[in-house]
Formats: sequence, structure tokens, C-alpha cells
Amino acid sequence: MCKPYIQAWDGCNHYAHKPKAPEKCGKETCLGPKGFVHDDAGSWKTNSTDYNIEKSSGKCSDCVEREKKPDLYVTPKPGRKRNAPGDGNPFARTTRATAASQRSQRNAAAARSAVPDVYREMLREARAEVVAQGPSSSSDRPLKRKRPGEKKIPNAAAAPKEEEPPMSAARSGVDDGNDDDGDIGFEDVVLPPATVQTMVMPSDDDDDDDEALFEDVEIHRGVTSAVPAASESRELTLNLTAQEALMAPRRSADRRKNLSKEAKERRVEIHKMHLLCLLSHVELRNQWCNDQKVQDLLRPLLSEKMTKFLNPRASLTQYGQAESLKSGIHEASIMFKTKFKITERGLRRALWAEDEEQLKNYQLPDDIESAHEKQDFIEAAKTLSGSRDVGAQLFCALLRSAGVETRLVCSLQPLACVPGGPTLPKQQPKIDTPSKPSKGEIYAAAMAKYETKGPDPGATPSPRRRLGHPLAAAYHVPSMTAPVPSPSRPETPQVKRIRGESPYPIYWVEVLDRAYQKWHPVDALVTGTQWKPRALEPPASDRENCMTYVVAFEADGSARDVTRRYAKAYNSKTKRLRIDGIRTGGTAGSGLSGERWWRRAMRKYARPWPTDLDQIEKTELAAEEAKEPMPRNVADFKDHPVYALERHLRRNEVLVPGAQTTGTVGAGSKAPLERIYRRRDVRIARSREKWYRMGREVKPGEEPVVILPKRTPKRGGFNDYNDDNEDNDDDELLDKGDLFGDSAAAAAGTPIYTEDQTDLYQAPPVRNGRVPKNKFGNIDLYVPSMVPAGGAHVAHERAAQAAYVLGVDYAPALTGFQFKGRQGTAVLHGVVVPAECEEGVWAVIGGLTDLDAEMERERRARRAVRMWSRFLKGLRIRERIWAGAVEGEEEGKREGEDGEGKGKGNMIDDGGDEDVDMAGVASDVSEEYFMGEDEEGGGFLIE
DNA sequence: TTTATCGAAG
DNA sequence: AATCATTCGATAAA
Repeated sequence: MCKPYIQAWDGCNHYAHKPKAPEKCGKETCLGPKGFVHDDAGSWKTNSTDYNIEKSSGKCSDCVEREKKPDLYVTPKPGRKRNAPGDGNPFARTTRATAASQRSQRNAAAARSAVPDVYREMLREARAEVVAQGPSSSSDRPLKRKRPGEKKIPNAAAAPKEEEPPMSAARSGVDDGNDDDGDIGFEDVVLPPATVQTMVMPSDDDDDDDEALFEDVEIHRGVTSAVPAASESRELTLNLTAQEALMAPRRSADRRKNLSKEAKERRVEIHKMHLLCLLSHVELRNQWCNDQKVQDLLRPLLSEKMTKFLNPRASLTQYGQAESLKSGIHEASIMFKTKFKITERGLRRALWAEDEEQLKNYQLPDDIESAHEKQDFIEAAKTLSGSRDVGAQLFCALLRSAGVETRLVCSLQPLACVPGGPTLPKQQPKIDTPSKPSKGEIYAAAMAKYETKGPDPGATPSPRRRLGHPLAAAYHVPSMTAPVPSPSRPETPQVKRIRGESPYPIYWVEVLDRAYQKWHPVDALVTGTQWKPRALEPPASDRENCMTYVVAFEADGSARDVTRRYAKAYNSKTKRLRIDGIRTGGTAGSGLSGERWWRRAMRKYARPWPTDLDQIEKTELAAEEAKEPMPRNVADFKDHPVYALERHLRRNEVLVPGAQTTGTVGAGSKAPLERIYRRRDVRIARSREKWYRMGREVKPGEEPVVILPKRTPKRGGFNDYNDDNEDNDDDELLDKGDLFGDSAAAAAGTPIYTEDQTDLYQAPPVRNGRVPKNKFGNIDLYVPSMVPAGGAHVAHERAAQAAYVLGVDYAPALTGFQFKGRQGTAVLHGVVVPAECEEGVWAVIGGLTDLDAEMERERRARRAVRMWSRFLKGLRIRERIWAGAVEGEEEGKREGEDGEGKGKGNMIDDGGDEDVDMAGVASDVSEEYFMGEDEEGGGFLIE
């Protein structure tokens, strides 16, 4: 009963509101959910957290606040058992997804660091490259993009596209509507080769592609990487992973130093790629669930009664309908559970390897799911056997066949994008940890716990099976259930139960309760629960199953991220494991932020027009997020979207003066209790210079909210090491190298101010046609609002020239700095001129441009003429020579006629070709031809 | 009581 | 500044 996770009860998520002491789990030492006590001061508190209670309402300040926003408040379901594993507190936040993907980190990395244009160029090249090699990979036929046509992806389209299933087409590329960042240009996205490849989506009847897709996924399902490579994408994965074992090099400091940054990026890249693979996988399975053959096979399983329950008459009351559906589902899942045999291993969590050896010796379990193609799936429907994943999919098909709106839900199990997670199990318990041999055994024991008895030859596949790996035999191969040499295991291969699978599902189903317009989870095979979203999240210690991304696919192919419905601590725990939750370092220019990436990835699956139901669900999920209880340990407060601790404030962050405490938390049991604040009361403070660069100016008389101590210069010469990268946008950039205040601030530290203490910067106005300038003769124009009164920004490269021509006063606009190395270089963009001159300047610019064009035309014309004359000259020479040599017929005549021209030709002939022989002429001409610019096609003007 | 897990430390 | 490895202590489970 005492769950490792935060326990929640209905309604209010605050301990303070719990009407009475929580039930105990039966252990005398258990105080209820994680030590729940009532103190003398009149507030409830847990061992580490308590809440301020308002006397008048008896509620904590947190809740009072929340009640002011009724839309976020969800009425508790009546009669819910508090400790019921299935539900409870929720909370969740609205993150959405996005995605692109990647693979060649080469390209991605390069793209990241490059300036925009270059970046785009490279992107284009990368795409071209993909196109070139893409099709050759796993399939001979042209790759298909999974989602056809995003409108914004013209370039990406380089890859051959094919029509995809109609439903996909319908929703492709349409903006979500409620999504705020819908306008991101596609060009901003890193869309490396892998994307194209990964996103290959087989059409329904295309077996080949199905296979390819499956294989892709297969790689990841096991443990990333170690699959003998057949396709390029596999190879890629293998290389990336094995090349530097990402988790491993913790030992030596130097290795860490060199690898950490790169390894981090790589981890993220792989994570993304893996996610896309998994999404494709689920999407495909979801399509299979729609298959008529499958549904026809399954439909007979439902009794009439069940079908009736599943389709309640609309004449029933809301409640009646809901209950009917519920019992129908119940019956159906019981039935299904008894009829379906789990004979294979389903998806499981992918883990990083710690070193290459593990990869070399890794092999997939023997009993891995065998449904590679739809035909297999149909077969599984006939025999009602397969992995639990296939089971859930068939169950989904079953319900759909009965007319129930059903979603296929999958908890994606990608490789972690953050360090620190579990790694591949050491394979040889005895050997693995020399220092503590016991550990291996412990591990084995732990694994054994999961294993449901039984001979499982599958779990311990023979190492030798791995084709031709030279080391396979030599290396100790391991099985998770170490002690048993699997192959020799005499035990009866009886009921093949899947050993070692997590007691929580990877795949399950959601059904729509039409009456209440609500989706409810149903897991028939693994936990056998329904209507209990909270029952499906595995504990954090589960190595086989980690709930990080839960994606629900509807029959029409659209999908939605419903993680918040299932994760008990989305904000404080789950989010940290997600691509959209990790601090992808504010490092500017590092491509898409995780959040945008994921949003983008999921948008591909979004419905073009959100329905009312979508809206309702969105609200519901947001409400769940809002209801998430406070973390009870200090670590979870770090970077928490709602709460903040003083101890975690960054050096430039500061609490707003009136910040309210919403509770306290103590580290451990004995604690100086620390106050908990709301994140929204945290402000970022900046130095004067920094504000200035944002177009703001500290008001006169404001006291700095804090003075940043001077940076302790690292001894040992030029430290750098971590200096160059980490300065993300906010803050640090400024105190460091800048033209301003270096000297002033140096002495006592940098005073910093909050935004409230600043006003919009008013640049000195333009007077009498004079534009104010700084000491470098420029004008600072970091943001548009910094344009001085009476001035106008003419953002054109020739503006300066134009202004000069006009004779008006102007100042080049300093719009920012480009930091490469540690030196900032000023970026000038256009000029500022007196407003009244703006039009004139633009006009002149237009004129200059025209002039340029004209001059260019002339130049080309001149060159062309010159070339022609040279050519003619050559012809004449040639003619003359031939005239002399052949001495004949018509030649003579012609020569006579051309006498004048001949002379001219000779005179021109100072260009340098003295050779007057045939060959000389010829070569001369051709040389000229080639040397000419492309534009002059051998003397012809190309307009 | 012992053991495994998790959080805090710094 | 932040991550990482390690230790220690509290707690939950056996």
C-alpha cells in the first residue's frame, strides 16, 4: 500500500486538506502515505512538507488560490478510495509536442552552430544527401514520408513522397489552432537524414516497408543498439551508441571532460530519433487495429450481451450509459484476458549500455515479439496469442469492432535523454562488479522477482546464437537470470509465461465514455484494471518500464500525448525525463528547444480541427497537472514549473518583494524548514547593461536588488573549459566581456535590477537632423524600441551609402553582437536617419540599386562585346592564314572584300595572342570561352 | 532485525 | 556553476 510515489486522494491534492488521517497500509510503523502527521500548530504535515492553513477557510493558501480559477479545479469524484492505486492526484502541465528528428549529428551539430544562411544551406545539402542515399537503405522502393505534406516543408520534400493514407493526409500540416508556436518555419528545424528515413511509413498493404519499420523499432526495443546491422539506420544506431558508451566514462575525469558535452547532445539526438521510431511503430499498430480482417476475426468473441453493454442506448441516463459501457468493458476484458495467451515478450524499456562490450554481446531475447507484418498480426488475431502488446492491440481492435471508440495507448520506452538512469544490466553477475560481487546477485535476485517462475529459455538466450560475433563465445554472456544456463535447462517448456516483464503495461487502451465525454484507460491483460489511470504507472525503480511519454492513437490515426493523465508526478518527476522537460541549455542556436521539438513531433499526429472532445480533454489534462501535489523533497522543487525554493534560485534570480510562502519543506527529516515560493514570484534580475541591451533602462534612484559578487577569476591562466558554452542568453553574457561596464562593475561586483525597476529606454532624440551616436559613431539599436524619437531605422545594407549621398546625418545601427570565441563583434544593420529623411533614403537606395544593376549590365555588355571582337579577330586571322595557304577560289574573293576588316583586326590584336597559327587561334578562343563568367555564355548576354 | 531504495549532502 | 560519485541516514519492505 505504501507506494513509492506521492499518494494522493480525491479532490484536493494537499495533505492539509485531507479530511482525516490517511489509512495505514497495515504496517504499524506506517503512518499512512509517507509519514503523515498532524502537528500541534494546526496544520497537517508530512515528514517533510507542511502547508499554511488559512483560518477562515481552513484551506491552504495554495488551494484558495486555485479555487479562484475554477476552470482548473476538478471536482473530486465521489466515493473514491483514497489509497486506491488507481487514481488520485493528478496534475499535469500542458506541454505539447513537436518534433523533427535527427540522426546525423554531424549535420545537426554543424547546423546548430552555423549562422542562419549557412545553416540552411547545410540543411539543404544534408537533405539532398539523404535523398541520395535514403532509398538505398532498407528498401528499394522510394521512401515515403510518413506525413505527407506539411505545407511548410518544401525542401524536405526532396525525399520522394507518396500518397499516404487518407486520414493522414487530412490532418497533415494543419495547424493545431491552439498551438501558440505554429509559425515556426520549417527551416528552423533540424531535419537531418535520419528523419526522412525514420519517418518512413509503410502503407497498409506494403509488407516490405512494414518489415523495415519493424526492424527499426526492433533495434530500440531491446536495448538499443546491439542488433546485428542490416539496414543503415541500424548501423547508425549501433555506431552512435557503441562508439562512446555514453554512460560509461564517468570514471576518469579527463574522459568526462572531453565527452560530456558531446555525449549529452548525442544522447538527446538518439533519444529523439528513438522517439520517432516508436511513434511510427505505434502508429502502424494502430492502423492494424483498424483492419477489417482482424476485426472480423475478433468480433465473434463478444457475446451479444457484451455488445449491447458496449453500445448503450442513448435513451439511458448519462450515468446509465457510462455504467453500461463500464460493465461491457469489464466483461470484455475478462473474456479477453482468459482467451488471449501471452507467448512472447513485448516492448520494454531501452537502456543505455555502459560500455561496448555489453553491446557486442548483447542479443535480443529469443521470445521477442514476432508480429512483424500485418499478416502476423492477423495470425495473432486468429490464434489469440502473442505478446501482451499485441494483446492490447487486439483488444483495441476488438473494441473497435464492437463500435466502441477506442484508442490504442502506448507508453513509449525510448532511450533516456538524461544521464543517470539505469543501464544495461551487467550481464555476468559474478564478474560485473569486482568490488562488490554481491551486487550482481542482488540484481539477479531482483530480476528473478519479476520473473514469473518458469523455464524461460528465452530470457537467457545462448550467446552463440548471435551470428558470427567473434567474441560471442569468448565473452561471458550473461543472462539476467544468471545462475541458470539456459539452454541446458531441463525444465519443462510448459506454459510459456513471459518472465521478467514489468507488472505494468506498455500498451493499453482508452475507451471513450460518450456520456461524459471522457476517455478511460483499460488494461485488460497486465493489470486488469479499467478506469484507473493511476494504476498504470510503474514505479521509478522498474527497469523494464518507464512511463515518460504516453501517446494515445485514435482510430482516425490522430494521436495525443496523454502522459499527464497517467503520471502521478508529472511536473516534478516525469517531466525531467522528457525531451521537453530537460534544460536543453539555454544555449542559443542549439536548434529546436526540446519542448518545441516534441510539440512539433506530435503535431504531425494532431487532428486538423480539434473537436470539442479534444478541447475537453485538453482542459482535463491541464487540470490534472494543476492538481499535482507539491513535491516532498527538495530535489523535486528544482526547476519545478510551479514552485521554487530559495536555495535553487540562480544567482540572477530573485524573489519578488511580497512573495508568499506556500508551504515549507525540510531536507530530510531534521530540517531547517525551507519556505516554498511560487515560481511566478521569481524574477530575473539583470545588470544595467543587460537591460540596456534589451532596450530598457534602470529607473533613477533604484537600488540594485542584489549585487553579484565578482566572478572569482580562475587561476591558472585562461580557465575556460566551461566558460564558453554555458553562458546562455540571460545574464551572464553581459557581465563578461562588454563594452560597458567592465571597469565600473569590476570593483564591487555587478549590481542587478528587476524589470520593475526599469523603464523603456528612451534614446536621445534626433535634433536638427543630427542623429545621436555612441562613442563608436554608431547608434545602439538592440531592439526596435530604441529608435530615437524623430529618427527612423533604415534596415538596408546600402542605407549608409544612400544617406551619405543624400548628405543627411546618419548613424549605423548596432543591433547586436556576435560572439565567436570570446570576443564579441558588433553587428551593424542599416542606419538610423532623421525620420523626415527616411523616404528619401529609401528612394536613393532604390536608385543605387538600380544603378548597380545598370552598371552590372553594362559591364557584362562590355565584356561580351570584347569577347565578340576577339572572336572576330581570331576569325579574321584564321581567314587570312587560310587565304594565304590555300590560295584559292572563293577565299581570295572574300579576302578582298574584307580588306578593311583585316586591318582592323590586326590593330586590335594587342590582346596578346601573337601566335598566328590555326591551333593558336582555336585555343585562344576556347580559353576565352571558358574563362568567361558563367553569365556570359561565350559572348551571349544572358538576361 | 535486516536489506533495498531514495534523498541529501556539497 | 553544475554535474557526478560517493556516503550517509531514513524509510519501506521482508
